[in-house]
Amino acid sequence: MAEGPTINTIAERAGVSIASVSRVLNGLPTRQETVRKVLAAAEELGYVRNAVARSLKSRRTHQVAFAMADIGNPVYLAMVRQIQPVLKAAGYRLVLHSTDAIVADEIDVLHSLGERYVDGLIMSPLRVTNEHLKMIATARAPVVIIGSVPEGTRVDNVRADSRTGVRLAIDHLYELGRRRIGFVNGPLDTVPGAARAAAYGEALKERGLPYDEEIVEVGDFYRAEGARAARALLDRAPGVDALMCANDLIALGALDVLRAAGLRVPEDVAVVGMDDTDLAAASWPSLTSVSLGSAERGKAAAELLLDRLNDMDSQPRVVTVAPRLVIRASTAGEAAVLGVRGETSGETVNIPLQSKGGTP
Amino acid sequence: MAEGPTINTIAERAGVSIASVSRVLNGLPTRQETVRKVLAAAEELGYVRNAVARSLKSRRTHQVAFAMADIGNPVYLAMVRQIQPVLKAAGYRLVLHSTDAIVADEIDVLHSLGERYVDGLIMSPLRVTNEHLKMIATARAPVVIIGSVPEGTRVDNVRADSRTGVRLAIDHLYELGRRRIGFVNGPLDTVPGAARAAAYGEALKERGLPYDEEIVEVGDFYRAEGARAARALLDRAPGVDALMCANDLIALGALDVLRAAGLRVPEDVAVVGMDDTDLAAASWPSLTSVSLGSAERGKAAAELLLDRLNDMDSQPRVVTVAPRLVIRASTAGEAAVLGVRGETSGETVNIPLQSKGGTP
DNA sequence: TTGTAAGCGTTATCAG
DNA sequence: CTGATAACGCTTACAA
Repeated sequence: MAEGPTINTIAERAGVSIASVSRVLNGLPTRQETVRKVLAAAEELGYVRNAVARSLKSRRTHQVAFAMADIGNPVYLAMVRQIQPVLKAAGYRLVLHSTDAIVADEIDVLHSLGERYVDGLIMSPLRVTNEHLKMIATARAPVVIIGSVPEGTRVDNVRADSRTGVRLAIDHLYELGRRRIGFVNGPLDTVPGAARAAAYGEALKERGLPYDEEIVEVGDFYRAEGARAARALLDRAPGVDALMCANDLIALGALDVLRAAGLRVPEDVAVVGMDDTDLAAASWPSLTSVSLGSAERGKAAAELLLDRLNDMDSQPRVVTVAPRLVIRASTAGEAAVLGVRGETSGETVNIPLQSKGGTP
Repeated sequence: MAEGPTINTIAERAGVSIASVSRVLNGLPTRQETVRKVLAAAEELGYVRNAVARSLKSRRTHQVAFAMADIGNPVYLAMVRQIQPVLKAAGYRLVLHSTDAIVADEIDVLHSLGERYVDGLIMSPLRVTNEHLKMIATARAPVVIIGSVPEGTRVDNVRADSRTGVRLAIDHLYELGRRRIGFVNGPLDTVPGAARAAAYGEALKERGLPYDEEIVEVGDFYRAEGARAARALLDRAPGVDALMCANDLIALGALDVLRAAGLRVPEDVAVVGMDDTDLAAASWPSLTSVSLGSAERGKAAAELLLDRLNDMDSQPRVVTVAPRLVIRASTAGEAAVLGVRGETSGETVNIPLQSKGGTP
């Protein structure tokens, strides 16, 4: 834990000025002899460049922050897994913020951008308030939002298409002959909750199925609450032959309930989750799930941010990642998983990736 | 993205010196009138203190790094979930490094401590080489290791007790009447792999069971490889009545294989995993697993590091977190999970937490 | 109580 | 090609 050497130490040792040391260390044109002396001194002293001093001067920290609601949620985890290597490859470190979806905490993160400890921020808020929008507009560092923002918001933005995602799931269930498709959702005041509620209604309509509030229940995006909501729904409407769940955790809760009720999945009730997290492949029966491309969204966000860091003036871009239905046993039965061996599995239905707006 | 105001801007605006601004901002004794002027100016300008400049001067970044093998592994995830809030509460940010368990990358992280972009590091290496030990000894910032290091290594250190953990599992299986208990392990050149192999042998011996290499197979710590290894083991020795797996992912792979082979769990073969990750509760049948206290280890590591940052001179400490057997359906059958509703479940067997060495 | 000035470790400008 | 020297934005003696 000894006090580290600085370019001053090296300069003394090599008998040159600190300017020369800096030049050598940055690969600027220098006489061979000087280069040699400096490098030798640096080596002997075990010199490592001080990132803080460098940042102060260069106004670049080579750090990027990612703010998510909860690192425990596999969706964000999938994002981090993609964001990390992209940033690392570009020479950036990742600073993690877990906000528990508390608006004040998210605003705080946005505000702290003024401290200049990062060059940019990727944020994935569950709710987008006016305060968010105001802070984003005046942020002191570039921001990329994962999630939908109001049209016209000037910010780089990566979206899922849960509308299409829900439709894929409903269509799949319809084609399997299901006609009484219940819906277990998360809070309606969240962006995904609202979007999925609307999408469920639309998808039913498209198929000519009636909307019946009896078979719709709102809970929250975690397992215990998903179980509670599913139970309430089943008690009220025992006749459902399928459950569309607004995320995988809710779906796992639903599976718990169905199992406890002695109902067979998918024979009696088919179940579809959303997000296609690791848990979907791990559960039994394995869970058919709509992937909203968490991994792709993470990757896209990181890339948008890197582009932005290289060009602060281009138009903000919106990238929409296409959903994909991953069919597993909870709708298709054992047939869907015969011979499965690896981490992931299931037949998938793809929708091409779309991108719109901004610089080409 | 306007250039932010500095204390100079404030000083001008308030008509005082930058020293006074700094004093006010740091709550040092100042005349009321000055305080008022400075705060007013700061407020109007939307001033936010530059963390980089402050760090350069104070030699504190208020950042801590956590280096793990793979953020995708639920074990590390459980650690991050605990580390994050502890650090946050103490005013530190978390910088994440994912090393893929590549030694060179880990050494690199240790080396980069010299850049002084963090005040300390928590690292959880799968393998501990001499190079690790050398770098740890000369590290330019305090380091806490999660995982076992050789006796006498002077470093704050949080350990799991996989020895006792494996014994808990074997004892449990033995008490269920299992006598032919196979073992599916990860690489023997990793710290946990080696420890668990030794522990398995010991536990069998304690129970008077013979060690039979026919029913031991080495693979790797992920699902597909766990499945491969379990299949090899079962092909060779169809008579096993239990499988002890070196982690949960391996156990999930084993479950896949048993299911495909038409064997009932736990009736034909009981299965125990290790780490008690979220996946253990999600799988079906739910997985009995030995918790090695990932969450507790993460928390302990964060606390050790904070203590160290507050007192650089005290003796290094070693904290050992006690294992805990979480019994679920894969050994105890449906009975174990009746009425289960929440995220976690299962009867648990506790071993008191131990701590040894260093300052009290 | 306040201002001046000296750093913290770099990078970068500008004469020599 | 190299050496002084001035920033970067902040904290902190030391004087006034």
